[in-house]
Amino acid sequence: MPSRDSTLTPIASAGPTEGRRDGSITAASRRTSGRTKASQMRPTAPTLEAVAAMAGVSRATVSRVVNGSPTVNPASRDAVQAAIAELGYVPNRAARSLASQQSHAIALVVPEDTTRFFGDVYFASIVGGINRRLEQSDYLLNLMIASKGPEAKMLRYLAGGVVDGVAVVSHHTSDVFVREIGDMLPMVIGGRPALDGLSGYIVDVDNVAGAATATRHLIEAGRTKIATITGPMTMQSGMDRLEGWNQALSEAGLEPGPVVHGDYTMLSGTRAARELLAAGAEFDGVFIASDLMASGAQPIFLERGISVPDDLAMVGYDDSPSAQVCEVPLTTIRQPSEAMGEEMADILLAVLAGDETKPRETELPTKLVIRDSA
Amino acid sequence: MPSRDSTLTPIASAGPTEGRRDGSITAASRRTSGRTKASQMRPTAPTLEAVAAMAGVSRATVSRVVNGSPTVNPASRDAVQAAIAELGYVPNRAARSLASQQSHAIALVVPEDTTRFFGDVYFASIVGGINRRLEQSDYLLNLMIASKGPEAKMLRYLAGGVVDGVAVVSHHTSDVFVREIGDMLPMVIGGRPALDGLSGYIVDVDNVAGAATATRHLIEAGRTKIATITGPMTMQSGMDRLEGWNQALSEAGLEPGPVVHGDYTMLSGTRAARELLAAGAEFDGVFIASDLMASGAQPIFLERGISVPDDLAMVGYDDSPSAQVCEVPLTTIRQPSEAMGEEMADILLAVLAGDETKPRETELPTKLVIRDSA
DNA sequence: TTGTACGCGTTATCAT
DNA sequence: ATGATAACGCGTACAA
Repeated sequence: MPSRDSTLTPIASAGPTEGRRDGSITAASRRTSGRTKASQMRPTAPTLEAVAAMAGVSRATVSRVVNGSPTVNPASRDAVQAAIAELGYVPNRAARSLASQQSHAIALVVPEDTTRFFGDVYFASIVGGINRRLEQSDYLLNLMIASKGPEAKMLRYLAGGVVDGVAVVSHHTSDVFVREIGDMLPMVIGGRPALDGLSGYIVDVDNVAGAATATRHLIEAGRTKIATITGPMTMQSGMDRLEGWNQALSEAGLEPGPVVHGDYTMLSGTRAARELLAAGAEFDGVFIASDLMASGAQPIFLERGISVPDDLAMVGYDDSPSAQVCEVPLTTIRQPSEAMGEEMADILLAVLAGDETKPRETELPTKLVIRDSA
Repeated sequence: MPSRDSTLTPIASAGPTEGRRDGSITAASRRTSGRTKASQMRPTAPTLEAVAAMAGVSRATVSRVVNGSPTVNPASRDAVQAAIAELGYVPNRAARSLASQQSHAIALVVPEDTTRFFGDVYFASIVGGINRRLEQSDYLLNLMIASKGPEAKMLRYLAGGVVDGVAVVSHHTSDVFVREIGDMLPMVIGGRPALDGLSGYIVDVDNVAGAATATRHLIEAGRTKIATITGPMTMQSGMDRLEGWNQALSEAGLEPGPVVHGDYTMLSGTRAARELLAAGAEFDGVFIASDLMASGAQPIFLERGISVPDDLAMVGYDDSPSAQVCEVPLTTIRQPSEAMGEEMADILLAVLAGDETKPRETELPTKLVIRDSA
């Protein structure tokens, strides 16, 4: 240990105490003089070395304490912990990553427009859930918004070992690059994607059961001629909700009522309502696959003098804010988006911890929220 | 170069070609056998070594090419670039960070509740702006939501060198820990915080000018008795908007009308309107420091038979969605939130690049949006 | 239980 | 212009 002291001076003793392969002092000089402007003059953070020196043990022992190894003498453990507290030691992330081949970070990939992503409470809750779990671990969340075009760049990023795993949230996860991510890293997807055969975990709400519940509610209210306005048939959720409606009806031995397709938007709900009425078929109940569509449809019914829920009982889906601002507040199905986020994080964390027992697909239950429309 | 081949086999040639300090093969064996479960079986990413071997140059040269050093022979450059493309080489982030003492990541710190953060378009635009700039650099964005309580943990994270800089966005940045961040890392804050004396850059909208513009619009419409409903006097923006109202009036040689304080919420707007009317003072124009308050106030005026804008001209602030759903759509002041995000990122990037010339405070201009209320 | 020493993949210095 | 080689701070076989 040449030319460097190893006194216990808190900060200044960050130098090596052993193990150097020569006696040069170049590193020390670089550290104190040639820093880049950005970090210039900031005191050097204490390292394992410093802690080891202060505690009078080797780096290895400090490392063991930091990582909670069971094979450490309580006495040394205490000494080390004291030193850590004293110095305010924080493990260097980069060094740790490099040595352990893990970044301890996970990416939140959003193949969606920024404003759309942030404007949607659905995403908010999911991210909230993910975040809640992650902040209890020591994983970091990297936000990666896959705006237009250069997703190749993102793939390169991910390939660089920036993260250990990926969480994908989107309404329309048909993007092919999601498959590439899944082949590269542990991945969990929120909401079943349109693609199949991709290697990743899927967390989804049970759309079939939700829609069935909604429809059953109409049935229990004594409705017998039950129509539906569906979501897009290009989306899994759209198909599942139609399926649920069908199931509930056949369970009850009822004939399926008229079916009109929409695309989840308010406008499509308005059009669908007109179409239903124009078709002339009778119906006293309707399951509408999104609250937005329901809020588009309701005014049409009302202005034709059809009273809700007396003449027509309506049940929506999503429990979105629009459900409450309708003239007749909507009975609807609430999705557990926050729980979904938590589940996604849990799965990822488990997989990263080497636990391979999580099911590839998880379906979360939905809940009926009763208001005035049915 | 013992016991390893250095053929040009794309992936398999990732082994060392020189520079090893002994002839052992332990590392290689560890890499291929004892990996942790999580990354098990994933092919080892190509390293600088591999590229160097394939291109027939040293690691140093490859590094120079990767980092765009001007002092490289075009011939070698081409060879290296070919090898990089061939191997699909991506620099290892951790190793780079460790060697360069920079993480090439910046943290987005949000001292705000998750749902509130995501529910607010204001934040959405800011993040959108930040993201837009960042995705053009090779910096990563780490989302750190400072939920309730343990902000100490976040500070420790940041101290660990996870990021090179921090962007803070919040409505009420009075949190003390923001100061600690600023003392630790380059920091830029969106929206002037209530605290002062903290070391960081500030990007804000020019609230004074915005309010003055709003008020001037009322004056130009011929109003002479102009009241105001203010924001909270504990917030900088609240004080600034009051100041702007004052300025415009004195410029025009008008007497200040009645002043009632609110707190930006709709409810406080409702109360303020009642208070204004109860006070009995006359006014034919009113500047209201937030659209939410304005939408709370407008119904009060209308139900008293005061017509807007004929009897009373109203101007709000924020251009929030609520401005458009009012019975009489609000003329208001739009804030450039997206530009704000971009500016924040630009500043951070500049500072991290060693550019110290950015002003400590930047004020962005606002814009008058004319609708029906004035 | 503890310490030694090597390697993780880069960057950067210093000769050449 | 290029190549050796020492760090960067930590994890971890292996030895003791």
